Amino acid sequence: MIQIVTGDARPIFKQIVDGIRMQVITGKLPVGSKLPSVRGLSMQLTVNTNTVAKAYTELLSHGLVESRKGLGLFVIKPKQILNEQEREDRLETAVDTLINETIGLDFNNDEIMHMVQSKLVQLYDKKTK
Amino acid sequence: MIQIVTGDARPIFKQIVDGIRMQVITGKLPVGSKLPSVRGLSMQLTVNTNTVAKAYTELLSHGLVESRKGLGLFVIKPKQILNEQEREDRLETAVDTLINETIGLDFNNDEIMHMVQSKLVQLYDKKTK
Amino acid sequence: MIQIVTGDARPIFKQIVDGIRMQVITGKLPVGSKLPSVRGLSMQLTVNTNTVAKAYTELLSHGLVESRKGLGLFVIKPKQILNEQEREDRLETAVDTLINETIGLDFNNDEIMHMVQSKLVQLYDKKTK
Amino acid sequence: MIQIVTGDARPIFKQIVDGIRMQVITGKLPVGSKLPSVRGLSMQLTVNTNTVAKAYTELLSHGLVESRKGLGLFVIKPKQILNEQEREDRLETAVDTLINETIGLDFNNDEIMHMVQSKLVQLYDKKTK
DNA sequence: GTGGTCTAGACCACG
DNA sequence: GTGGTCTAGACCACT
Repeated sequence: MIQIVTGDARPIFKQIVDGIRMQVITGKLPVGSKLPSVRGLSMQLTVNTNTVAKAYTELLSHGLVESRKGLGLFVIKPKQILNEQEREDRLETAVDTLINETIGLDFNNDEIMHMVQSKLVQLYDKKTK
Repeated sequence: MIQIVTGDARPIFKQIVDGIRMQVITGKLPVGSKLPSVRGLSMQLTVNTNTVAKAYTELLSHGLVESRKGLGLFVIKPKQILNEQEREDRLETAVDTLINETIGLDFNNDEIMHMVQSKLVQLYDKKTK
Repeated sequence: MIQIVTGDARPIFKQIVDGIRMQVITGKLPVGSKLPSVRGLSMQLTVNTNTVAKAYTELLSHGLVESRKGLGLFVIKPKQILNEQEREDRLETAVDTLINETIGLDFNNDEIMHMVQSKLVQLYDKKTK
Repeated sequence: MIQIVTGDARPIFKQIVDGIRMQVITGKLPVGSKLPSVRGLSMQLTVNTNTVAKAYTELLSHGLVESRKGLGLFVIKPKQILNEQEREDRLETAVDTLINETIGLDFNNDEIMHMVQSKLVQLYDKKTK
């Protein structure tokens, strides 16, 4: 179940993207499964259909799902589309963001490392369950 | 020296905020030191003065600097404003974001951990240099 | 100047994307130049601002332009983002489309090759002029 | 054998149309031969009968096949419907599309020419086999 | 003034 | 019923 938080820094469509991605990561939406329909999800979240459609467009362009005309969107096996340099850059940027967000909260390195480790393991557990 | 990146996802004022915070953390701007003037920094970075002013306003509201009338902005000893729960939540959210961003890039846990470790060490080095 | 054709098989936003791309290819929009504003272009083409915005979003995700907040969109030097396999696949798909479109028009191989060659040379000429 | 690709940009009915056209061009479906029945093909491809019916309607309107009542659809000798100008225009448009699609992929002219040549030769081989 | 987000509501192509 | 496109009009963040 995706939670839309109005006070969130992220726009609604991004929250939906992240929510779907998280469900894919945790295995709630396995490869081959169908995403909720645009209209269905928009009603459930009480947001406009265009907003959901925009989120879905982003998922499409990220290669996480594919569109089967008249049927809906389906989770696909992630293809490696980006080159090595680009992949590395994106990871680096994401880590920079993490550090920037946590810096000033006065965590030491071990605490941060521990949280990352713990989250990664949690995901792995959910996935293989 | 703060680097403004035009293609960055962050708005310019946020890049300035982050840049100043980083200089405080790494000790380049120790407690008690004076921030560059709004006009001076805006010329140096070739950005609008409003943009720098907005960044400084944010630093003030974050309690990282204080204004001494007629003199400028000065770095102050950070007070611990957030409670434990809030700190923990922010770290958790930041880590969730990291993991969400790296999904579909098909990195394994070790690669992510390694990048985080490496970035943290880099930061530590800068600080003690 | 971009031409919007209502009877075209392509949706309007795609015609805009193609039009901008063509202007980049032919050098009418060199690297570093600013795209027309969303509102300006939408008025000029008499289409909705959202339609232009959608086209611009696509150009952004294709890495052809970057957004400078509050200033507009600017053409950037194309980064090689895709891996070799993906690049090759896309070229192959594009050529398949060409052949599929021209087949049944009873052109022989030489005529097709000649048209491709001629178009490519034209572009090269415009670019270096 | 027609291949239906779920992730294809083309709708399924178009894939069927293209598939049939290709079989006619390569001689697998010579003039006078009978197309598979709507129901038979729909079962074979596991697609909706409406979808196959739509594809067949398109083939009829393109003048590639004719309907013999109670017997089915038969491949007929293609009449040249388009005039010279129209043919030339279509080829030109198709080539423009090819070039537009490959922009940003940073291929040089030779690479594009080579791919076109290679695809055309492949087709020729199939035809004469 | 610039792009980015969101809503409401309509229409179309596809299966 | 499914997604995809388009319009009209509003509001926000950034420079």
